Amino acid sequence: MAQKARTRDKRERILAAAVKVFAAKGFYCARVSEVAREAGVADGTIYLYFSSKEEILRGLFEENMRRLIDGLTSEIAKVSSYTDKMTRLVDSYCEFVHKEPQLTEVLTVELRESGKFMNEFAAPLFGEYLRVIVDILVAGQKTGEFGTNYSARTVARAIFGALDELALSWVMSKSKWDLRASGRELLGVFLHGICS
Amino acid sequence: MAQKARTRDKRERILAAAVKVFAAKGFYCARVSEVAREAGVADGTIYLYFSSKEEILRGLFEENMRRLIDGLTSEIAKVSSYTDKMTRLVDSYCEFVHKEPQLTEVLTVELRESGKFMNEFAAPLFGEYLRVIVDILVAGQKTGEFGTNYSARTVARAIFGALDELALSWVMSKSKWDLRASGRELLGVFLHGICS
Amino acid sequence: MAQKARTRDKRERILAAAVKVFAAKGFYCARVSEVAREAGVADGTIYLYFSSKEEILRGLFEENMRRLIDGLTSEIAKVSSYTDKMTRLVDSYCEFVHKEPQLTEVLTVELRESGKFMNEFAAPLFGEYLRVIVDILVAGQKTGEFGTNYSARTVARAIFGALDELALSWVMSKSKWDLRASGRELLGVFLHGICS
Amino acid sequence: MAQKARTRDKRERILAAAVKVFAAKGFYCARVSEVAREAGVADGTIYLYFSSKEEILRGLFEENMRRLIDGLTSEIAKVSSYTDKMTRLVDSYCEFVHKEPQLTEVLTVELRESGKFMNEFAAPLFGEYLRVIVDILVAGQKTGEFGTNYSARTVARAIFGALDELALSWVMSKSKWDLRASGRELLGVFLHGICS
DNA sequence: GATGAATGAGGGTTCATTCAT
DNA sequence: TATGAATGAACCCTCATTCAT
Repeated sequence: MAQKARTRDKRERILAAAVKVFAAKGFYCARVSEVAREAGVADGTIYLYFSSKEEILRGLFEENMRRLIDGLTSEIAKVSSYTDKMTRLVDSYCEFVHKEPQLTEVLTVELRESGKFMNEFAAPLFGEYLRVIVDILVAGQKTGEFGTNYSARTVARAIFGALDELALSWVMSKSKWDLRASGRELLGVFLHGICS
Repeated sequence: MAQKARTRDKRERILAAAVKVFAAKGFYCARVSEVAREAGVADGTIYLYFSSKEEILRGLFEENMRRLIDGLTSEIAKVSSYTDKMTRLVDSYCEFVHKEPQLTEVLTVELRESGKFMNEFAAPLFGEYLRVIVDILVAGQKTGEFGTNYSARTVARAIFGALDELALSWVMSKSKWDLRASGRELLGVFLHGICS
Repeated sequence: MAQKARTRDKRERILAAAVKVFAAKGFYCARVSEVAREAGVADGTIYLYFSSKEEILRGLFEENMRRLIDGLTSEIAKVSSYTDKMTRLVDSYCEFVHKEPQLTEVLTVELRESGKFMNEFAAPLFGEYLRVIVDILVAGQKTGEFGTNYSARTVARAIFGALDELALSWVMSKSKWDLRASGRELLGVFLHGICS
Repeated sequence: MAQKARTRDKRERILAAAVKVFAAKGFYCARVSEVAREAGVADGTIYLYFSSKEEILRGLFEENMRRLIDGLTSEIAKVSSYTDKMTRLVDSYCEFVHKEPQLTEVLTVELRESGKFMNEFAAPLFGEYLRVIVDILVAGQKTGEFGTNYSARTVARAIFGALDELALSWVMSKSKWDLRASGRELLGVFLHGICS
């Protein structure tokens, strides 16, 4: 029991260290031994928990995307109007980004590069995330809350892209402006457009 | 003169080869010797035109972002209304993506990862690109064409992010749907919102 | 006593496991943890009985060469003519090989490679084995049973080499032919030559 | 042309270096960088000529076994009686061993261990070598020069084993006795037996 | 300028060995 | 005694870069 806790703990420590190091250097420039040092374990210990460097990234994606998606899902369940759901989604995401900027950096930056070697892995998780947005839009269209003169899928991608860019520019910039406010602003544009 | 043309030609061939190889494998997984083979030159020749592998990426960004920005700028100059300018921008960008999917893949994917080691370089170009959008928005706000209840900078980023994501999903997907139409749809949402 | 028996038992199990694993993979490609798994003990337990991987091989040689030499010695003691002694020697050896092909593989193959790092250890045992043959030859030469126009030492080595090769080719081949018969044939050649 | 000569030369230098290092340490304990240093090339250069460490051993076997077999074959062609052919074979082999003790050590020691990972490769060459002996014996049996009361294949293996052991003990021992004489003695035993 | 053989620093990974439990 | 998670030194191989031709 204590054993299992220790083991779990060490795996978590490695993942947390990987987030820091990958965020700082990028996956390819990060050294496994740096992750080990950051985690406070020996180089070899990494390989008791992950079969390769790539597998660390995979594990990191899997666990955190799951956490993110589950968080968003449970948040949007708390309200019933689809506009409110979208608001909750944006707010939650901004909060996530605000709380874990390094993780955000890894998820947004490496998810793209990863397309090269782990798309078949990342795709389902990304698809699940996207579906959360799509589902809100589709349901909102059905109730008449949202218009039907656009493809929910395309708009969901646009919203995802806009949020993604917003998040990335926030975590990369030194001066931390009000992310939540920008999220709300962004949402307002998507809901009502920019035309006066 | 012929000499210079030849030289210019070889540099272009290397850049074109780099686009293909970087798009296929990603910058880090791409081998310089693959780029050389694709360009039909010897490995060493690469270093007569670029001082390092990284420099190839830099050159690739520089020339193509310049081309893209100049293209967009001249396009939007052809119309006067800001809504029209936005339309031209989106159309032009979609056309660019459609014509050069591999280049798009490199520009969108590597631009992010590159933040780790060439941000100080990529930032100005990216800023310039963003400014094109910001300028339209700000000018549109001034003339009253667009509302003022949002930050032009934030929305510009949102539009960039949405377009970026749209482009990426298009170049990565096998089945090539109508990109121009999606761009127009996306623009419609930004202009008028999704609320019914 | 029961304690000692248990301890002895575990040591034996490790050695037996090592024979299987070393035979299958070779000493260098064999993993200590594989030996441990095969023996049904923990990795660390190995080191309660052997100070290193090399020491396992040493122990394996020592005990089994001793067993082999003692077996051969007691067999050849049962007859008095030196030709008979040679026959017994060959028969016994073939029987040993037949009964323990994996052990044979380890003894014949690794004994050579081992020359690199444990010759000073393996040499005495090998010398003792060789002496058994030499002694028969020398004694047979003294009684006139064997000719004296050759060096007993050289011939002993030749016989050893021939038997060794015979054994190795038998254990390595899939189809198991009649080893005993080949041994007898080999002996016949050594006794009477191949000239008609 | 000069290029090819240089290339060939470098490959040869690496193989020669490998012989020295493998002989001294054994294949598994030998370091690729030691081979490189001994050959006077950079570590990476090795991999321009061989795809892996194992491939060096393969190349080493292939070229030298070929040389050995061809040498033996041409030697035995010079005489017509089969007893003479056997004599030439033994003499030639002893000469080979005498001239290249380190190579002999590698060929005899590693050929065995190699059975673990490259038997399918080494087998044909070994088989060819064995066939040279078998062919002499069979032909000698047909002409009546040799008796027929034994299997040529078994005796060929015995002779190979005896020679192999003789060679190995000679190269491993510090005091270099008369190898040629021992070879002749060994041959005498095989031809006429040890019985008085 | 052009070549491509050569370089050698560097890193992901393995695995014999240890030691806290 | 026994365990097996943890260690970390060591090594094969890669590949961006150089330079003699």
